[in-house]
Amino acid sequence: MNEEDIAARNFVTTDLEKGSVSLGTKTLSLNFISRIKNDLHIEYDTCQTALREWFTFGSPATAYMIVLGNKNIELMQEDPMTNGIFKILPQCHAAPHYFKWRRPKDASVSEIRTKVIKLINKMTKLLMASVWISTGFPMRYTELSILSVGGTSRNLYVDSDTRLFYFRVTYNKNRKFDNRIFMMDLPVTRNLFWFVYILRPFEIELLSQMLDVTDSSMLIGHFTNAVRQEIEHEAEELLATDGDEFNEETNQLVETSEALIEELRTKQAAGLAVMCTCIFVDVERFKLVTLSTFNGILLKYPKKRSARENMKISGLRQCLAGLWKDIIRPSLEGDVVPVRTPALFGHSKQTHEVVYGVNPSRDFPTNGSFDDYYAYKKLAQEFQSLTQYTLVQTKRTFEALVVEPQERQCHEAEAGIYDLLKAGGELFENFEFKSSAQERFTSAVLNSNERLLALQAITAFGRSLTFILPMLALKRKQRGKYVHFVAVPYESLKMATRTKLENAGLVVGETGMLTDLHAEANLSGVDVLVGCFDSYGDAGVADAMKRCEKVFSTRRSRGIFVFDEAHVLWLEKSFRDIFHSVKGLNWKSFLKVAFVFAKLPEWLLERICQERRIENEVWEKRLYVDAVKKAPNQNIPVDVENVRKIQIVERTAAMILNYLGNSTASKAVFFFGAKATMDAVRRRVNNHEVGMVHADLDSETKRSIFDDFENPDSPARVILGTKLISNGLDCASVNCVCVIDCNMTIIEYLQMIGRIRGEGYVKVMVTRAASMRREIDEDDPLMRILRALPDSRRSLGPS
DNA sequence: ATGGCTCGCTGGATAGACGG
DNA sequence: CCGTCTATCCAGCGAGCCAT
Repeated sequence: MNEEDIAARNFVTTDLEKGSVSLGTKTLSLNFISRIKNDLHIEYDTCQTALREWFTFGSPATAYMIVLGNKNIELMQEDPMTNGIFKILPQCHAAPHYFKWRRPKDASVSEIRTKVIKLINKMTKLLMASVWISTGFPMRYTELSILSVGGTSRNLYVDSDTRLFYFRVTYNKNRKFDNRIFMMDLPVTRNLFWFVYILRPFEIELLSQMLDVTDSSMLIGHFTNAVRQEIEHEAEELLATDGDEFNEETNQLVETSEALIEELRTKQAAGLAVMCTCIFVDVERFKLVTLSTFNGILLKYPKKRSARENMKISGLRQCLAGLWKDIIRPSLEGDVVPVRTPALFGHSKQTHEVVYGVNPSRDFPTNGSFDDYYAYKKLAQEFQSLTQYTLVQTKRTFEALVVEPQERQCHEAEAGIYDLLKAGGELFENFEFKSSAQERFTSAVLNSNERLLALQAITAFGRSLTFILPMLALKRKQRGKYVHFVAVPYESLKMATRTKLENAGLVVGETGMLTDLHAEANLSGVDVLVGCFDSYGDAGVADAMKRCEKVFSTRRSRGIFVFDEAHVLWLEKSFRDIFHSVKGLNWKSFLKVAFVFAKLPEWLLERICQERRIENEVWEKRLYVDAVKKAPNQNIPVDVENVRKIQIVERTAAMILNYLGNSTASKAVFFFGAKATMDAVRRRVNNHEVGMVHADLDSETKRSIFDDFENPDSPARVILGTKLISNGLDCASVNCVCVIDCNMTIIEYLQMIGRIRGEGYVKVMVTRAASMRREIDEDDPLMRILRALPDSRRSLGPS
């Protein structure tokens, strides 16, 4: 290599201050890698969840926990002669988690099959990138693409200590450094495990027809290419030596290859063999995932466009070498690293010196003669701990990422995931978690080292299950040991929560019982106490809570304390001072303190915790899970109109008729501030397509009107009501909400427009200037939340 | 340091998806 | 329905890599 060549190369430069390395204009840091990892992980998770529309199956986390991560299942001895990962851990263990069609007839719908195959293909690529980047020592593309779980070249292994997957890569480009170890981290292992053990058998089943028929095409494709090169090579030689025309017809090689291809065509099992051998198969096109596809994925991460560095495989490899040299190695303890790190990249000494500016013996002095397995493992763990999956919280938006709970020392479990699933099974037939975020949070409530747990999630997420299941599981495992507490903001929610808990099979009491005369006797069988926030501030209750041990028998201890809809603690504090009294409890003594809410950034949560005097040591051991991938209803257009009072009835009636005339299947909700207006409108549009509820009706009649409206087949398409009906109405096809001259708080407004689940629009008609009570002043942090919403939402009400 | 051989990048072509 | 955008494929080449 001459001087000019060297000068022309892009060298990696290091910025120690920022902890990053640069290649030309592109910058790589550990934080950047962790963002990529995180985003890939979330995307995979999203796809996995999307599949649940058609299937039931065990999620990666559950399946891993119960099968591969379960140390009660012994791994078979590694035997160099037996190939196939399923010899080490038989596939049958995963069978209970296999895919099942929700509606078996879907299996024959080709649109659904196409969608599913696309999703699977996407996941294949995401997983590929995850695997590649998580090890810290990225493979060459060729090495990655041929990773396999079976056959003579199988290179997936399980570390029996950590129960994590790793790859041993021998690649003939560089025989000198064979058997490099690539250790996956936990999230990647989970996903890969699920992919190989649960998704793959399903893929094979889904594609069985194609595997039977067009079966060997992917092998043939590969083979043909390889052979064609040989042929061309030979043809050239022939031409060079004696000038004969190269005749494909009579050529020996062509003959052999065609015979082989023919053989593959007839051999039905070839496609199956590939599916059982290779991991990264493009099931849409029946071939291995190509390099450009893979680079395409790398270029799309992190998700956030402005944060991308547009690095491809080679740039990343180069930068990673720089990171190891200047950032990671110095952070390792001692002066030596256990292995010659550059070896992990599969390069020679010389290449590093020249191209990467790394001198292995100078920059990575080793302490051992040979690179050994444990050393590789240690380095991979070091890298992974430096690029953890972390919460990336942007200041102004709710754009959110799921926190991957870090691995911690296990403490003794009161109950485990089995118990959660069992509890779920008692409540619902074929119970399974709706999302992995739900599953993760729920198991954290039951069993993790965190003391304070916070969950931000939308209404349909299944938030209440995240604490009901752990309560149930604890009740089964430790009967009578724990008393749990649930605090909710409103009286109506209290009743609803009571019902939910009772239906789940828990014995429920109210906080008021704590101050009863015969509290001790009454409370003996109670599992959980429900009360409004302010009831915990009541002097008598607060006192009783403080001497819990006296009120309850000494055998019982404090279980989970749940703040449901915790954002209200902040939103309403300015006008309900009594909330301030919910404090001064000995929070440390609870098994867990859990906050669940629709919207509450972590910094606000912190302030709430300070106000409730939640001890620092509890706060420090916290887990904040943000399952809101997108602020709900963010893109819904809002139209605010000032209308003269005298016109309002007529305008509203016209709007209803217009709506009924224009749309066919969707539904609309009209909220009225005054019952008189509603009645007047009702008189104008009194037909079977319009329903109406008001406070005078008894609850049964109300329910039946709701049910009628929620039923997609019924003619009822518009419902009129006061703002009270915003609780309890849940209909997926609502696409229009009209708010007619209502006095409302921001919370009520959000609740009303929350009726729209997907696309839709909001119309607000007002007659007075002060249509929204100004309970929240401009300096209130709530306004900062609202400012993150689109303008139309903020400028609600006349300015 | 040199030369040969691969790997991975490039950019145009094409098919397919998307959105108005 | 059509133009636009996006993903993928393909072929060719230059940089990267390795052996000597």
